[in-house]
Amino acid sequence: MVTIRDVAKESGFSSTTVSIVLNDAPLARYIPVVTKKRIERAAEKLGYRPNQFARSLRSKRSHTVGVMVFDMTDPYCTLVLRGIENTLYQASYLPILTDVHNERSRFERYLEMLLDRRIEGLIVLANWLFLDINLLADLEKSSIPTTLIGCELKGDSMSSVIVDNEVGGYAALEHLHSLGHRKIAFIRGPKTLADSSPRWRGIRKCTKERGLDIDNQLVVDLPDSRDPLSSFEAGQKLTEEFIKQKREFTALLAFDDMTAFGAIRALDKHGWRVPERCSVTGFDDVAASALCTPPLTTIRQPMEAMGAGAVGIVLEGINSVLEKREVAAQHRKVAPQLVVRDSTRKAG
Amino acid sequence: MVTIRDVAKESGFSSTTVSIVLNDAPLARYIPVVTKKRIERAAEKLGYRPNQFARSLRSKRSHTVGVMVFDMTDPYCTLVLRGIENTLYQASYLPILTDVHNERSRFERYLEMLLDRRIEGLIVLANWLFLDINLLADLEKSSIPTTLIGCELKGDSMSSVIVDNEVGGYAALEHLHSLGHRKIAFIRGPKTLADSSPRWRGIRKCTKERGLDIDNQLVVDLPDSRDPLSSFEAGQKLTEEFIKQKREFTALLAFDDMTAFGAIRALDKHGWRVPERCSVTGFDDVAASALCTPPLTTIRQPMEAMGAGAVGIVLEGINSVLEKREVAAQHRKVAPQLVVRDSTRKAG
DNA sequence: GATCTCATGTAAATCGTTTTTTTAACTTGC
DNA sequence: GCAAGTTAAAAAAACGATTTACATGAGATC
Repeated sequence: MVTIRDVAKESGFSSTTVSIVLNDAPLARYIPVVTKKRIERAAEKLGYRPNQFARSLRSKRSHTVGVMVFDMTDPYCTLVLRGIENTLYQASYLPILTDVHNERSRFERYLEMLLDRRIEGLIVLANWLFLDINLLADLEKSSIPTTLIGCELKGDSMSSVIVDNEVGGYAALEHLHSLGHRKIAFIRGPKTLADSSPRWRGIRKCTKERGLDIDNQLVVDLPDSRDPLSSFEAGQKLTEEFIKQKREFTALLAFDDMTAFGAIRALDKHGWRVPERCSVTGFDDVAASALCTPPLTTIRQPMEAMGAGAVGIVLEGINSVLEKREVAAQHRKVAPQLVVRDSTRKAG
Repeated sequence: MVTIRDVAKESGFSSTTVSIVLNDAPLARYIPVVTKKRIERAAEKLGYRPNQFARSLRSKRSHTVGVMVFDMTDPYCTLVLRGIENTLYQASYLPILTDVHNERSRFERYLEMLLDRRIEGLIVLANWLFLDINLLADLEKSSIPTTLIGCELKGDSMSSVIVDNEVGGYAALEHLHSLGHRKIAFIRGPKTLADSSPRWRGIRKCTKERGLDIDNQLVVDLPDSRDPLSSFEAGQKLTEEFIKQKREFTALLAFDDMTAFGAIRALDKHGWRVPERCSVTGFDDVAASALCTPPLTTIRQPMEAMGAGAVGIVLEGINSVLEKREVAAQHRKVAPQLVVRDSTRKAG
């Protein structure tokens, strides 16, 4: 390995000067161009690459941010991660990826490992979160800029980026209603999931505004489960029960895309064609939604933008810390978007 | 931050002794238990955490491996990443995740960044690879243990883990044939993709063994494209052309699941019910395959195991390097598995 | 002519570990 | 009584950068 001293020797200057030139430090303005050129040429010639450990040890910077996902296999993650990666790349930061598997012990272990690596910022992707929220509160102590995606923790130290669930729930029902559907089945989210209640609130808002009645017999909740795949199975089972109980409905509003996929499976099994006999809507717009047949009408979360936004907040935070400014937590709520595909159509 | 010197002061011993005790270094065997206890208690009390930069600088180890993905949005990645993460976790390594977006410049930049971080190993997920293979050959120089997933580079320095495409292609066709299908349409992979030709070879092997005729009019290739989503669109378009040309077939063997989804969309659009009128098979078993309706019969790549296997090889390599043993590249070819779901059924 | 500022550079301290080398006392075995 | 280990601990030398403080001469200012 070639060190800064090798470059110093090769160029004929001291390692101090080499460091100053190569980093374009403030003092570099006193250094004549010819000197700079000579040093740069020497570094080039030797293929010098600064040792990041030494650099970090001295400067206390790692140029690294931690990314903590609660369940990588949730298809929701993919695009968010892409957004995170892309924005970090442009800022020359690298992400350390950890997957908590929704387990407390893993969360704690990974958090320690990340702090040991002196990550400068942290992004937590907590969309499908079934852990004690206190776990996250612990993060507040760490004093490194942190942004939560998909779950909000009111408070002054941790930022968050979430989708406007209420607007999304409203839009989903509005879509079905304006297609003429009046008998609608609902599969709500698990009670302990933060997204569930605002989505339902949006739905209720829409029923009130439009004077739509909801049949309580047509409303069920997904069970609590750490496994995001469970919402597929539960969606299927719950829909099947609706059918077996001979409930009448022309549309089904599912908590998320996974649930919708499960519902469609159940409907198909019992000969209810989608969308002819029953329209179905989802929420999220995961990759599969555009791929399956019929493609799913759903409420899209702007996942890539959310990832990018989270990184933006964290980078701002890092800069604030560097310049010893105060950092105030930001709470962004981004608008979802109705994506009309073929799983919904006019009633009747 | 509390340093080793603080622990030394607190415990009343020198920092040398503290280091030896806390790392359980060879010399620790000369240190009496009471001393150890006292030092450990002091460390505990102060909440001492060694500075990883200093440690790495001295020991030249980073406990980090690089993960380079060619396109994160390819749903193929998810489970492989899970396998990688999980295995690294058990070995107390952390992954730095990079996404090359199938772009040469990004590849080069990221590679430099990773080498600067002194990653101890590298895993390249190159399943959908449209870059000059020479790019990968450059890696050989870096002398850090590297494993390719999804693409093989014969040679002595880089390991690989790939699926046995030939066996997979064979199994897919064998399945359709044994269901009685004789008129089968084929959508092959892009010519420049490494997987394409062995899969086709497996198919040809099966036709020969079973005396099945292939109608060349029913064989088409996916176009070259960097975007994995393109195989959905191409699958749709090519299938539509088959139909418009009034070709007769009772089954369609698609290059991968994405292609199969596209094909199903086209078939559905023209009123060909799957599987009643036409059976369809895919390859990979991405998450969506089990979720869509009808669920897709496909050839599963054991993605999680492949990720785990790649990490295993890399860790072996790291240990070999540490002990100055010679490292020989390993080339593992893992068996795929036929997963029968509802997109295929008996002909006729 | 004394004092300042600027321009150009270097020596030395520092970051927080790990590792090698020393020191020194205490056992053995002969 | 002494060479050869063993036990216990510390001093000092890395690791490879960055940064602070200092040195020197030249020109400007008062």
